[in-house]
Amino acid sequence: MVPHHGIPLNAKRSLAAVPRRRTAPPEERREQLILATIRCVANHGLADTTIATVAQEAGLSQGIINLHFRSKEGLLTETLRYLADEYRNACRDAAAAADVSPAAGLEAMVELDFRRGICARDKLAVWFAFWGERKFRPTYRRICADRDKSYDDMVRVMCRRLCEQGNYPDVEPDLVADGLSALTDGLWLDLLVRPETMSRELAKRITLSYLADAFPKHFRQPPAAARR
Amino acid sequence: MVPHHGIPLNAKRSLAAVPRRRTAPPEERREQLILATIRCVANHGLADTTIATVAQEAGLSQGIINLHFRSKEGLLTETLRYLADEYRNACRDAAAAADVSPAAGLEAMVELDFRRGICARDKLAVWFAFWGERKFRPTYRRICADRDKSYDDMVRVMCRRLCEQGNYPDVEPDLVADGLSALTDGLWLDLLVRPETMSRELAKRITLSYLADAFPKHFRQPPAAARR
DNA sequence: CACGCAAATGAATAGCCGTTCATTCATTGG
DNA sequence: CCAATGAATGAACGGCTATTCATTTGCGTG
Repeated sequence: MVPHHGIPLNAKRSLAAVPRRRTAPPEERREQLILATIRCVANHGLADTTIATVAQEAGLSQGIINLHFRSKEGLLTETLRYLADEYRNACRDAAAAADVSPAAGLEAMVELDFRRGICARDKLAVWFAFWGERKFRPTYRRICADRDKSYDDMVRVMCRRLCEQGNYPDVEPDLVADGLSALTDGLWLDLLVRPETMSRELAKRITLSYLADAFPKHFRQPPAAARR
Repeated sequence: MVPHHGIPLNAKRSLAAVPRRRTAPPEERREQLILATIRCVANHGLADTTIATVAQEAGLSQGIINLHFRSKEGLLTETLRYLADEYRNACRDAAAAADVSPAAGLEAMVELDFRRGICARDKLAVWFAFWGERKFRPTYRRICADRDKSYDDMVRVMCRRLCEQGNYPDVEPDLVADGLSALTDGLWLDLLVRPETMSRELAKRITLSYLADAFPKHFRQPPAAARR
């Protein structure tokens, strides 16, 4: 027989398989707390995210965070790492597409960056909250820099190979790659702070249009047809 | 005869004309404190910027901030407004260039965005610190939204006029404008967090290259010559 | 020179938040 | 059913920080 408690409405359910055990394996609790942290940061901002807030969001007690992470700082670090890992795993799939052709790889990267699960509003809020602090916390900086580097390296290689194989003597691949990376970041910001103006679909169109301008033989603008 | 005190090395000097008066007109003190805030946020991050930190950076006492601004929140808001105003004033000059031609206007906007005084590292740090919180503070949001809007409107008009006058039937001006705005934000982020990789000159080249791809008849890539 | 006013100070205060830890509770194996 | 284990709790504590305000300091005026 399974114990049965009242469950806060917003408690993450997919993880705690059966209704809710009062005691759970550490790995499960850790993820539960990380997800609660993401929601907290997304809803109240990093500045107003306290141990108490997160614990309440998770439907657990205050002490639990220091139990599973050593400190609040530890929780925040692990939350960032969680998102960075998720992104890098998704990147690996896109890298596979690049084996088919560089252009397919770039297109896969664009699809990835504006996929729902990756640029969900909650997650964007967390990314930017940490970006505001990354200059000052060596740990944040390392995690972010690693993610950036793996992205940049991939995109750079794809652009270079496309320049060679696709015969674009006048295109500077590194310039295009840097621009693509910056454009993506900027569109993420738009998605976060101006959701009424920017959508994932529009962001994707803008990015593909950028690539189409740079590599006209390999990217076609999606039909601009539907003017809304 | 002028009173003469020891002055902290990093104290802002240009404002307090003669060495330093112990008592100063409010307007002057306010700016002094705002500039100290910018340095603080840039050096320690928003999270570690306290009343004490700012006061010390300004070489003044704790109470002074509540005297001149009603609260810490007031100081931060005014700091953001200070930067937003500075940016908008600079925009006005660029708008003048647009009267000559839309292309000149766009070029002026690019020059502006990557001008030293505008995208100084300290100021970028402040922008991103506040962007991380703007979703949650109505006041920040309003200030940022106003700045964004005046920028977007200008760029959009320039792109539209260039499309018409320059005969670019296949270009969607709003798409280019949104992309330009996002690209600029993304490059700002690069300038802040990866100064060893991104420079103001490179950022300018990337942006102009974006415009050259979109409006080839009106922008020429700056000679890619110097490969470093 | 003295007076009055405004600017500036900084010690005191009150509230908040991260951390600790003694206690409670659920689960598992015997 | 009992003991043992360790997960979870939440009250208590201490440090930090924004704010207040009584006092001091400097400046202009009469």
